[in-house]
Amino acid sequence: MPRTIDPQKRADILAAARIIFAEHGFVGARIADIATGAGIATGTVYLYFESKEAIVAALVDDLVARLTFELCAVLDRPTTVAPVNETIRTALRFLLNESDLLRLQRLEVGLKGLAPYQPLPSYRHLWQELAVRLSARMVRGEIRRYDPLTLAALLIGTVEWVAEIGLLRGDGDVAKYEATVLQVMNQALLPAVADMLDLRD
Amino acid sequence: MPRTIDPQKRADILAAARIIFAEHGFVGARIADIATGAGIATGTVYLYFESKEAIVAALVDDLVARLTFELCAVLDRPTTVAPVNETIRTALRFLLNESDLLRLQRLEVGLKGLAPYQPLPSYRHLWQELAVRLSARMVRGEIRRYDPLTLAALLIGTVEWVAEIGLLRGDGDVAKYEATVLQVMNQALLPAVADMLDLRD
DNA sequence: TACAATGATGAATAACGTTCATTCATTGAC
DNA sequence: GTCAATGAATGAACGTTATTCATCATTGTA
Repeated sequence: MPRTIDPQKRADILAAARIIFAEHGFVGARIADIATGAGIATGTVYLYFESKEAIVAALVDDLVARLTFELCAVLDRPTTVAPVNETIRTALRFLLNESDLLRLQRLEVGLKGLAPYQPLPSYRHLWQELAVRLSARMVRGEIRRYDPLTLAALLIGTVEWVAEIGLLRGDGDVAKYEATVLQVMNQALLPAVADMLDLRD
Repeated sequence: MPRTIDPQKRADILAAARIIFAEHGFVGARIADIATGAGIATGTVYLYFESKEAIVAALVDDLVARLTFELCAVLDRPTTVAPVNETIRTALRFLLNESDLLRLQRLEVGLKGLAPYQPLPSYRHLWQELAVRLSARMVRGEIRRYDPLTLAALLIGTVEWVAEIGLLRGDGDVAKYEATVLQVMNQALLPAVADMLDLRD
């Protein structure tokens, strides 16, 4: 439980944890090493995070928060060119550069016991923020009208899908598929799945 | 390192582990409890599995092996109706019924440190087995000609994609999307992405 | 300077994954 | 039927590591 808020120190811990996790995996990563990496004592880690799992969660939350920020910025920027395309393009580039954290996101999904198919809160937030902005774009007549939540889910799902294919392939060179992914999204996928997902609560 | 091979006992351990993992998560699950659940002593677990992580890996391997078996059976069964459709349909139903293990698959991806985007060996095998059978179908002129590895990857990717959307949505009712998923695959996705993924080694 | 107040420390604790000396059941030779 | 021999099973002991907490250091205040 963080009694104190020193954003810099917190960030140091996360930065060190990211390296240690990538290097040794979740089980092999030692809190003591993370502390050393952050230049603090072992116990200090627990002033900022409740547990080892909480560090993973914070890294993932941070990843998704930054992704959310970037994608919202794209959708908020006034432009006449296809904003959905640009959003997907941005998301792909972003996750390609953070594949170690994408892996931690997979880890977190697995670490949580209980209820299968329960979305991570950070993802739900991303999903809703996108939907709001997509909706605004539709009102302004800049993109085709779909249910915004559906479109947001498709957008995230598509990025995840490409990431998954990347996993199968065994390399992370997703960039070269960008053009075709966008083509698929616009010309094929969106019209076909328009009423596939009824995501309204 | 398994010095002994008692398939029944091994299966008992896996069955117990599956329950304990689902109930308490990876960190919260205790080897002692898994042993108790399997009706054996703690140490005996280590005659069958090298570590806690190895149990997760075995559960995932088993999941993918059974999935591989079912999908190969579908593709081996001679039929005139669209075999790719039937394969996807089968995969969706299968994973819907094993969502706890799908979660463990995510966990395993995350547990492995190092190389991002390295595919799990079991997945690589599934992918290749599917490709072989899809190729045979093409030779017989029963499905359209694509690169078989590409088609196999798309097939797996699509199933994962739907699973991911399910995660976002927060429920596991993937079944009702089946029809549209198949429609997307056949009419839109495949033609558009035919040369999108060059999966040849 | 004395004194709170609070962040930081790292040795101590507790918990758990893993090991291994020992027990026990099975098998087969005579 | 007896008796070794084998090796699977046991669970107490071990070592490691996440987590805690009594203590120290630092900062701000009167």
